[in-house]
Amino acid sequence: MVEHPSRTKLVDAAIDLVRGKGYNAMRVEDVCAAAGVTKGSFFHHFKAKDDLALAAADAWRERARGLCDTVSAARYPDPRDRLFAYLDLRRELIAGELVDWTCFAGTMIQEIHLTHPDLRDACQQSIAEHTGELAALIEAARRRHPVAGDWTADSLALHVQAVIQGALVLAKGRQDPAVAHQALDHLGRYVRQLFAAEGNAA
Amino acid sequence: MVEHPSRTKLVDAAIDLVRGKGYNAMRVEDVCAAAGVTKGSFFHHFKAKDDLALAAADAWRERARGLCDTVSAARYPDPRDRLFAYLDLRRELIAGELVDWTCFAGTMIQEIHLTHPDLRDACQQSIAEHTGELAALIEAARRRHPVAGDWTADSLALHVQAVIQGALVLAKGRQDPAVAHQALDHLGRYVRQLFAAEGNAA
DNA sequence: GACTCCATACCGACTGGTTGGTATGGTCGA
DNA sequence: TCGACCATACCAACCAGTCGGTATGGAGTC
Repeated sequence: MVEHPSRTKLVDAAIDLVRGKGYNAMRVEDVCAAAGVTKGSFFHHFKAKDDLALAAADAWRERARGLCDTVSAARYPDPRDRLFAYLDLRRELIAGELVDWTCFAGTMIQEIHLTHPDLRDACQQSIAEHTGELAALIEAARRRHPVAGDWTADSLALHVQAVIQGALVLAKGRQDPAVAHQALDHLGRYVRQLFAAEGNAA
Repeated sequence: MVEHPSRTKLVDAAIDLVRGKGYNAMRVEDVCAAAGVTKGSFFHHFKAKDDLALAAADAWRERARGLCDTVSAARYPDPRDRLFAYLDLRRELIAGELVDWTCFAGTMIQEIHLTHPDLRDACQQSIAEHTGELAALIEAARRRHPVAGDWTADSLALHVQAVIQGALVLAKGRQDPAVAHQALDHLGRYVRQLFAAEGNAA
C-alpha cells in the first residue's frame, strides 16, 4: 500500500462528508463525487461503505495523534503552561467553516454506536488515544505543581474531551462556533484554577 | 387534538428509537412496530417522517421543561444549593439503560443539523429553553452569593449543557455511563469553586 | 329509533425512487 | 500478457410514502 491517490482522496472526502452531514446521510456516490473518482474505483479500494469508514477512522486517529505535541515543548518548557496552551489552541481551532472544526469520531460515535459496534470501537480508539496523550500531559503538570481537589489526570483529560465534544454539539445546534468558545472559556478557567492552588498564581 | 393514543404512542416510540439508534437509522416501520400500530395509522397522523420528528421534538421540549423545578425550591431555599442539587441530579440521571439517559435533542442535532434546518431549530429550541431555565437559576444564585471570575449566567448555563452533552457522547463511545460521571464530577467541582469564592465555603 | 351522511381513525398491499453493491470491460505500466 | 486500477451499466433490496378500503361513532332528519 504505497500512496494510492484515489484511495487517499476517498478517505479524505469521507472524513469531510461525515464531519458535515454524518455517516448515514453520506452516500457512496457523494464520496466518489467529492473525491473525483467513480464507484468502480471506490469498490476496488473498499469492499463496502463500512470499510471506508473504518479506514477514515484510522486516518482520523492519525491526524489527531500528536495534536498535543503541536504545542511545542520548546516554547512551553513547563508542562502546565503547555496544557494551558493546548486548551487555548483547541479553542482557536473552533473557527471558520463547520466542516473544519467538527470531530469525525464524535459525530460517528453518536450516530452508529449501537448499529455498528466495530466502527464505534475504531472511533472510540481515536478518542481514547488522544485522551491518553492529554492525560500524560496533565500528569506531567501535576507532578511539577500542586493542585486543588481530589482528581486523576485521566478523569480531567476525559472532562476536557467532554467539554469539547459537547461544545461542538451546541455549536452545531446554533450554527455558530461562538457558543463553543464560551464553554471552552469556562474550561480554561477551571483547569487554571485547579493548578493555581495554594499561592501558585502564574 | 384530544389525546389520540396512537399518535402519542408513535411520538414516544420515536423518541426512544432516536435516543438509541439515531434518526436516519430509525425506519418508519420500526416506529410503527414499537408503537404497536401500522403504517396506515402512521401516515394518517403524520404526513411524513420529518413531521413525526417535529412532534417528537416538541414532546421532548415538554419533558425537559421544568426539569430545573424537579429540584424543589422548598427543600433547597437557597438557589445556590438548588443549583448544586440540579447538577447532582443530572449526574444521577445518567444510569441504567443507554436509551434512558441519552438526549433526544443532542442526538438529533448532531445528525441532521445541516440536512434538516427546521428539525434542527426545533431541537435547538428544546435545548435553548432548558438552558434558559438553568441560566435563571444561576442568575438567582449569583445575586445572593459573591462569585469568582468574570462570567455570565448564560455562558455558565451553556457550559453545563456542553459538559452534559459531551459526557453523553463519551459514554456512548465507551458504552458506559461511568465516564459521564467523571466529567460531571469535574463540573460540580468547578461550579462549587465559582460560588465558594471569598470565604464562602458551604 | 331508524336511517342516511360523513368525518375520523385505522389497515396493509403496493409503488417507485434511492442506493449499496456487482458485473463487465477497458487502459496502462511492467 | 498479466494484473492493478478505473469506468459504465446494471441489479436487487430497502423503505418512505400512496391508495383503496374498512370500522366506528356522532350529527342531522323524519
